[in-house]
Amino acid sequence: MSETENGNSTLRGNKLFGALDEGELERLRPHLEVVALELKQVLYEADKPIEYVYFPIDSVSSVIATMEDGQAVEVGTIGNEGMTGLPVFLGAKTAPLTSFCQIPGKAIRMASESLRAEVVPGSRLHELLQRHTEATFVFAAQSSACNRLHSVEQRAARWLLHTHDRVDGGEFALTQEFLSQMLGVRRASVSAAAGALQGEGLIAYSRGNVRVLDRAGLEARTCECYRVIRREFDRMIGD
Amino acid sequence: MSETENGNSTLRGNKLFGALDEGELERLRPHLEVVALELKQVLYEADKPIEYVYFPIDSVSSVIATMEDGQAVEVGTIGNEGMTGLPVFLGAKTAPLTSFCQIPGKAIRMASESLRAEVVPGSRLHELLQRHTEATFVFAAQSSACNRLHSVEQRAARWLLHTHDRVDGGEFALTQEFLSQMLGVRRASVSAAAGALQGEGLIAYSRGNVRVLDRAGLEARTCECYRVIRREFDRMIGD
DNA sequence: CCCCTTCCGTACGGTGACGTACATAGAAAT
DNA sequence: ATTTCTATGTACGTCACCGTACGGAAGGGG
Repeated sequence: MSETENGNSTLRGNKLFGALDEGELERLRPHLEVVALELKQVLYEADKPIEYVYFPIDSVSSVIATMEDGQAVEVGTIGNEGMTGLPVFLGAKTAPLTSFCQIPGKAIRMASESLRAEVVPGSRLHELLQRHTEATFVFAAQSSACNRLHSVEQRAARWLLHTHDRVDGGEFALTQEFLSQMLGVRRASVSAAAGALQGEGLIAYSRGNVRVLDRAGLEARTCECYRVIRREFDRMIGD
Repeated sequence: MSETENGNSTLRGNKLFGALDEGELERLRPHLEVVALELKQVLYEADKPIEYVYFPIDSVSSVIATMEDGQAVEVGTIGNEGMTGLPVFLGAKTAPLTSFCQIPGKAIRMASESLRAEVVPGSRLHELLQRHTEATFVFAAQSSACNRLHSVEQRAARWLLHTHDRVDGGEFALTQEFLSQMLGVRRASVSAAAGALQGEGLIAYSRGNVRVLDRAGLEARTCECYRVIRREFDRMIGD
């Protein structure tokens, strides 16, 4: 990646860096590198060392819990509001769960040791990462309840909204097969849910591409869990 | 609570304090108070300030996500291996979720400001709480997947095992009604699941009291999620 | 151009859990 | 002892989602 892409305006594409003052950003800059993440690129595998943390710019990453029989369910997503590799921030050397890139794009990469050495208690980024840790926990907690109580269609709408919040243009690559794995349901169930949402003109999709047509309509169709999580993430940077 | 109950042997009943050296424990002691928590005593309410954090000794607390219609699902439990009020550790002043006491007993209480002032980066307790934060996240994440993929009976068995790990004597108060709320299912579903487990001689219960008769048998009946979570919590103190 | 792969629609029987409701039995209260 | 309350057993119809399977349609590569 060339040095020109390492400019402040690019770095500030991640909201955490966007909230830093010039001095702190300059201080960290030597430790940062903008990289491109490819679809389904694995960032961490369970129980393996975490070499880098990533601050997404226009990419989105997923954290998934994998069962012994291979079944997997998404338990968290990280976009330009956060950082992947939170366990490093919490002092761990290995990842507890698997992570991979869900929407390809750019991200800011930082070595785990640099994060530990440079992002010291008292710094603004340290404080932001603490808030981000809490927001990520709330995401997992609310999703847990949501998985228990709400329908496939509501959860699918929620997933689409979370992703829509993090990409430009309101359109992104997504197959029903992929979404079914994220939600932990059959593809056929996603087909039914997506068909219903499309039938109401809320989304349009074809051959692995989705476009959100009516955000407000989608929000009306999903459960309150979207609002709860969204509010928590907004609060993270806001105050 | 009398001063005699504030002795080191009592304090070390919480594993976090049990892992501290004498010096650090002495330093913190003036800020600690042993209190009794009653069944269903509310510790935190969503969006309200957190005044104290609690380090359970022989009590167990639950964190629950509550929906607008009043439905609630447990998203985390904390026993003598941890601390309630993690958001304080992460810099928040208000609780994102509701917490209450699930198994009555003793806990060490500490004012939120004391935690912030005394548990400084670099201290042993600070490091332990970082690990605990990660373990709590893994708990929520694995539960999320578990809620999606596993049966009521498996989840009920997991809940019983988690609680059994944290109480003395292998017996504790628990009604089917209460467990059904924790799991987010009908009481009738719990009745069926519990009846099956009792029929196989794994547990015995009667009028709000449960006794675990066959731990190994229960572990064989639950899903892998129990082992994953248990391992994460063991690792927290171990290394 | 045709093949082949990917992606999506749909169907069918099966089932676990749902909402609801009622009955019983032990414990507590009077 | 009788009543009252709480905890548990159980039943019935309903439904969302499951596992599986097959066919069609859209694109990509040869």
